[in-house]
Amino acid sequence: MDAQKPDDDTPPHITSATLTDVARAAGVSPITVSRALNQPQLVRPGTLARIQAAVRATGYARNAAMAGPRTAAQGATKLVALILPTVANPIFADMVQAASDKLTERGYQLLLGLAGYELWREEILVETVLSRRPDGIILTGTLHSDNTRKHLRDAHIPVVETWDMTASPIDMLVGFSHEEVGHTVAARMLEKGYRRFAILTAADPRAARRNQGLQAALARQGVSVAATDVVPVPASLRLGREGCARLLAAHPDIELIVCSSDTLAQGALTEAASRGLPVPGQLAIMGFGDLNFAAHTFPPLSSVRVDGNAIGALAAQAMLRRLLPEPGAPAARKVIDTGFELIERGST
Amino acid sequence: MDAQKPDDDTPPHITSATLTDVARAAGVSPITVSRALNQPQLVRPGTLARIQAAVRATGYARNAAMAGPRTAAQGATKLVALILPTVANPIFADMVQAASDKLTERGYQLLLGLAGYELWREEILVETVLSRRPDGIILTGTLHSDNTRKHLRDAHIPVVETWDMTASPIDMLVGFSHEEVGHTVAARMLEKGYRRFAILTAADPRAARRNQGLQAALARQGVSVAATDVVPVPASLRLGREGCARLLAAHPDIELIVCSSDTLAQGALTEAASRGLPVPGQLAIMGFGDLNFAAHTFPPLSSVRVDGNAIGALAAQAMLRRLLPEPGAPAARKVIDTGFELIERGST
DNA sequence: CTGTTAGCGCCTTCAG
DNA sequence: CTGAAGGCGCTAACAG
Repeated sequence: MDAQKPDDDTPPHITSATLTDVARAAGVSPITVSRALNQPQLVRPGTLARIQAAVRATGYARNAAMAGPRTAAQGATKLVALILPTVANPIFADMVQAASDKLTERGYQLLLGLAGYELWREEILVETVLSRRPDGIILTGTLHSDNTRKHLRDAHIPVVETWDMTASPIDMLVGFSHEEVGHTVAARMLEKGYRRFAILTAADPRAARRNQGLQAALARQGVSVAATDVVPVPASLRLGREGCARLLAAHPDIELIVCSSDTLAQGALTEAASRGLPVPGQLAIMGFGDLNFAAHTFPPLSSVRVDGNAIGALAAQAMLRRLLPEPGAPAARKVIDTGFELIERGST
Repeated sequence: MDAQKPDDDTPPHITSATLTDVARAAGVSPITVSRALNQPQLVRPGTLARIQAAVRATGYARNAAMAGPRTAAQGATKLVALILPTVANPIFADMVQAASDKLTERGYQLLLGLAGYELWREEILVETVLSRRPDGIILTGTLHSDNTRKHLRDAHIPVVETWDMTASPIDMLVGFSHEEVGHTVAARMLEKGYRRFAILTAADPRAARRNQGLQAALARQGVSVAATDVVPVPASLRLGREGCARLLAAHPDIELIVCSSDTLAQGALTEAASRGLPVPGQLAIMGFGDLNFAAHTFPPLSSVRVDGNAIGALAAQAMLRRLLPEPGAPAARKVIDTGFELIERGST
């Protein structure tokens, strides 16, 4: 609508230059420019030079979207989508980092979708994301709406679910069993003599499954959880500290607080330290995640180690094995149980 | 390569269904399907229903890429690119989270590029990312290669640089001055009587600028930094702890360690605590970032507070003001200095 | 080596 | 309300 003052060299287009613009500027046909860009060895050096000059003069940038679906192998967009609840939790941030590194290395770009912890958000996110035709998609968890599952199946692309374990994955799966985490923690802590358990947890469905596992295993030994404090996502040190304070106020006799993340546990630890409560002597605290974190707090924190980096890397690798199948290499495994590890530090 | 057992309803295509496939299935022309999807009110309910059935039967999913450049307003891709060094640093993770929230809310999707701390990585990343024709791009820092700058200008899209301050931004800018952070820390710490300074820093160009600011301001008062320990990126609690140990070993008399991130500071704190060194009595430790972090460590950590969430949110808002200009609303500000705040806790 | 033709999937314009 | 043309930017296929 407004007047276009023509600059000297750069065209005043609001829209950026196209292949045809470059061709015109170089005095060749569009296809020649295309070749100069993609298969320079098929173009005479002289022409090539003129085209390269024209490219710079026009400020041309390739438009990957318009390359069409039949380009390269299988019309690849070189895009991989990664859907996860949040990136504020360092365990997920680690996963993004690892996945991004592996994928970028192979020329893929990352479409990131942060879905929060609500299913309907995931649903619309997956749908919009799929409309970009990513070559693959990595999801968090195994609980998806029916619509999401249908969209994923209809997309005919590799799907990797992560951070969980199920008997019926959509396609591939990289994760571990949260119930089992609960069982293991229960068994070990009972073995060490703890009886008065408290749970400090974020409102996260997978944390809930760990807590269920914990409570179920405890119940089998006739032990019940003395108190549970639920804090909203995203977890923070502040919430951990406050939650710990609440638990101690209501139940001064609890012996062990099982937290749904290291962030919460670290906050709880701070509260204990500020009260002069010996940890783990008087009050034991167990975290979850252990991003190289618990080993470097003081006093040391016990935790369930699960490696976000590893899950991200393995998920990306599984994806890449499908996307870029190498001749001799083995096919991608459908399911990888990354497991977890109980880390006990200090004398907890 | 393997045989395709034709299912009853879903076609065995490797490629997903197109508009034309749906049209065929519904017995209408492609354009009618297009309308049914985009302007349902222009299609008779009966036809609409048949088309919707066909959509589900064929498993059709919209292909946003092929919508062409002249669709919607200005051929928007509804994609915003976010380029940053890493997401392993929680300060950047916060930024991603905040930016993603704001952008998703307005129907934009996030193309994430993790460039590390090397310029050449940023350059190729920016170029590939621009080939997706994002509607806007958010960058970290103000130091870019000449090629990157040219590509950004040629893209004719809103650009927001973040996490830094300069007199000549490419377009918009949301950040603060790192030199000034150094000056402020120096001034305050001198004022409190500290003289034997040590620096524990990651190999990050912006941290380097803060350190230069610190050293310059100290030098003006005739004070020089006793020791500097540089650790590789990404920073970790472990590196912080080890760095602190090295500094103390080489210079037992240092009074204050200025760290380039809270992560390092927290690690240093752990080392001090494990040695029984009173903090800040015997050794003061200063962090950077303060993601609601320092307030909840024990002993409390002093830090320079810069809010990743705020920077992400403001950057996204600046972007959106350009992308979705509202009639009455004021235009996007070119430069936003988010500033920083010295947080002193305990008796540091 | 370079140009012509044709078509990707979708949508705009203009006719029915 | 529905359809037939035409074109977006790019690239395979075939000609020269």
